[in-house]
Amino acid sequence: MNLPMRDPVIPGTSMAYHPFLPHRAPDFAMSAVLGHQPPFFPALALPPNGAAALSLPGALAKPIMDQLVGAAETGIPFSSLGHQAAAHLRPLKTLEPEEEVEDDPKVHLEAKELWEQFHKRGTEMVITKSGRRMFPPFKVRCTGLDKKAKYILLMDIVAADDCRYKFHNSRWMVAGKADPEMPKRMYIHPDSPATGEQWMSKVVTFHKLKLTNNISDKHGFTILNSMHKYQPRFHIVRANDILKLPYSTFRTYVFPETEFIAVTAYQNDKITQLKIDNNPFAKGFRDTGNGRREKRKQLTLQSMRVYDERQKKENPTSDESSNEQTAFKCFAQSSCPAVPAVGTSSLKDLCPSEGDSDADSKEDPLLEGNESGKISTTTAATPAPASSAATAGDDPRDKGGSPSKSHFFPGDSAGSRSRERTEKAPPDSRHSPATISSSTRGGSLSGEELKSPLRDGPKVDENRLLGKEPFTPLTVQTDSTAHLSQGHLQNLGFPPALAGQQFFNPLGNGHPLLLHPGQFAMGGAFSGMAAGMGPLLATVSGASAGVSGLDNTVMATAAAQGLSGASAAALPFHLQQHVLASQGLAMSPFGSLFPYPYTYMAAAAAASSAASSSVHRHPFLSAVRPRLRYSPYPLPVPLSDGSSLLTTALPGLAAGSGEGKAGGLSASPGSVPLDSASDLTSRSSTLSSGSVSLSPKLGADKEAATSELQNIQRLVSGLDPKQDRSRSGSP
DNA sequence: TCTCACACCTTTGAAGTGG
DNA sequence: CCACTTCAAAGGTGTGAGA
Repeated sequence: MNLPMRDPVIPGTSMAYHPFLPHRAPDFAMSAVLGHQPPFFPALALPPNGAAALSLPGALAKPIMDQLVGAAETGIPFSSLGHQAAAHLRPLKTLEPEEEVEDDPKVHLEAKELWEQFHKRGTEMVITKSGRRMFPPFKVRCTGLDKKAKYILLMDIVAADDCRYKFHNSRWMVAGKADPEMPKRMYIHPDSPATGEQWMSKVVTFHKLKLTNNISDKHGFTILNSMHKYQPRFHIVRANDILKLPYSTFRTYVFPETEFIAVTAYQNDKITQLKIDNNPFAKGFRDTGNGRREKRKQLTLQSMRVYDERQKKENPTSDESSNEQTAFKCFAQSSCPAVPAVGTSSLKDLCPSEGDSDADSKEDPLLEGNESGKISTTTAATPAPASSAATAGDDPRDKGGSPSKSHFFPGDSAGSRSRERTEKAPPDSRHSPATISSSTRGGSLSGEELKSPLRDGPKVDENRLLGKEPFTPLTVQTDSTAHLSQGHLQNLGFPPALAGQQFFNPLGNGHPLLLHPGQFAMGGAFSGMAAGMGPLLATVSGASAGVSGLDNTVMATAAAQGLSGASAAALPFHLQQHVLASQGLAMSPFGSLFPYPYTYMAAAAAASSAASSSVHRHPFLSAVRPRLRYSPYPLPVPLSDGSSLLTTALPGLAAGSGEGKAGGLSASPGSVPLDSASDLTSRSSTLSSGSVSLSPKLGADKEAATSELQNIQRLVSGLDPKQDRSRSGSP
């Protein structure tokens, strides 16, 4: 019997999955069937305007539908919808993309160079119980957004495959099947919502996002499994209020080079070195510093002297220099087996550093062993450079060919870094524009690039930061363990009429959706209710003024409305999103299509002609059929940049999707051409967001829905520790 | 493989100082 | 009152010992 398999992330995909959509369909299918995994599935709901009907996993149908009735007057007797009925859901009316496709978001990964180096050396990302930031920090630059419209930017991290890894013989190797997946959490950028103009004016950084392996984490950190591979995803949602998040369109972007393996302790010295060299907080460990590293070196030198002396005794003829080299070589090889030893007396060479990265990467064991070689290939030829370069131009400090490292931490002493860079940086990376970010006042990561613009902006959303940066990021917890039934796959088709249909009712086994309270980032009495809305919002920054100050009454009401965790019902969650232009189509290892939502597949199929079908790194997939991939990087030609996958696939939507073209954003990185065909191939084709934006037309129904959402919002505020406490006392 | 205490570092903002 | 400097606290890092 086939075991549930994780849906691997589609490399080069700009929109692989809807964060709230099952992106591990097989898992759902199996778990649902076997019932061994609480089908924690993000709440779903019909858009208020009923623009598109969606199917829900059978398990969710009942509980969710009940909630939907009041939220969206779609006319569908949700309560009567069983899993089978859900399967019959159809778009209530023709999609009208032109109403919302006013933008054509393009996203470019910042600090791409560093990410690539990071990827070349391995893909380790440290996670700790108390939470650890991502390094390199996930930063992106957005273009093509509607300047006036407000957007919410989110990020989440999903399992990249279904394997557990181990670092053996200096390389990452599959060590078995993955452990049960951790509860998913969606990190909402603290500056959300903000206008497109604001987002585009700065680099959007997610450095506040923290990773942890603490499954019971209450801070809202992203929970990951150690020794498992993950893929960060970036989402753009056009919504002027977090409350509307559920009703909005999600555009998802995946950057292959950001894939990583979570570890509790560094395994690969190369990664350690890379981070030490680039992270200001680790400055104390740099070779040039006076920190432990220095001491360590001294110790090393001492030991080497001893070794040297021994050599002399054993080999009286050898001269000092040669001995020294020998000693170093030994050291290098022993400490960093994966790195070719360099016969130099420089201490720097004792440890692998960027200097040997190039040659290294080519035969980097890791790349061979981690099935991610595909990514490494993009290092020197990614399209990003150009865009990044443009980006870099924004920050004067980045000019002058300063090492990319400094891009990340402007505050860091450029001098030392520059020097290091000169010595270590690989040629191919030096010109890289990765000259990023650090557009803030001398500040580095914490600069929160987006902040200033927001503050200075006309009127920053009041719901957001109140002058101070939020402590705990707003997060939406989702879980994709529950998904579509494979059985339905056989029925999948791509009738244009269903273009807007996002979901299929999968399985419909009638089991209620179970939301594990522990999956929420809040505790106490709130947990129960949290269970109901967990998928929507797990935690909210205390600074998110808009959601603070809730009262228990409302919560109680909400609970009474069926949001209680007891019922394990998922909160209505509109997934009006659409054909994320880059939704990938994949073949399951079982020989059938991955049960992605229609549109996803349709989109993928549509794009197949334009997108190069590169072999997905996933062994199963690659073995079966090439997987379509869409990269955030725009396609050079044939395919109109603004054209959407859907357009191709769904003629009916073509008009609307095509217009979104990056409009006036001349400087838009989105226009950055791919560096090379090879890159194109490696990453698969690119298609920028061609998603059919179907923002909800919140009409009269809006109030009802909003009202409910406000309740949610209030619940959300309960994430604040203080409120948690107070709340725990209430019934 | 994980956890923890630790030293080292950056960042941040309050307090102090001088014009 | 403002601008600048100083200082301490908070927080981020990798290390290394121990479990």
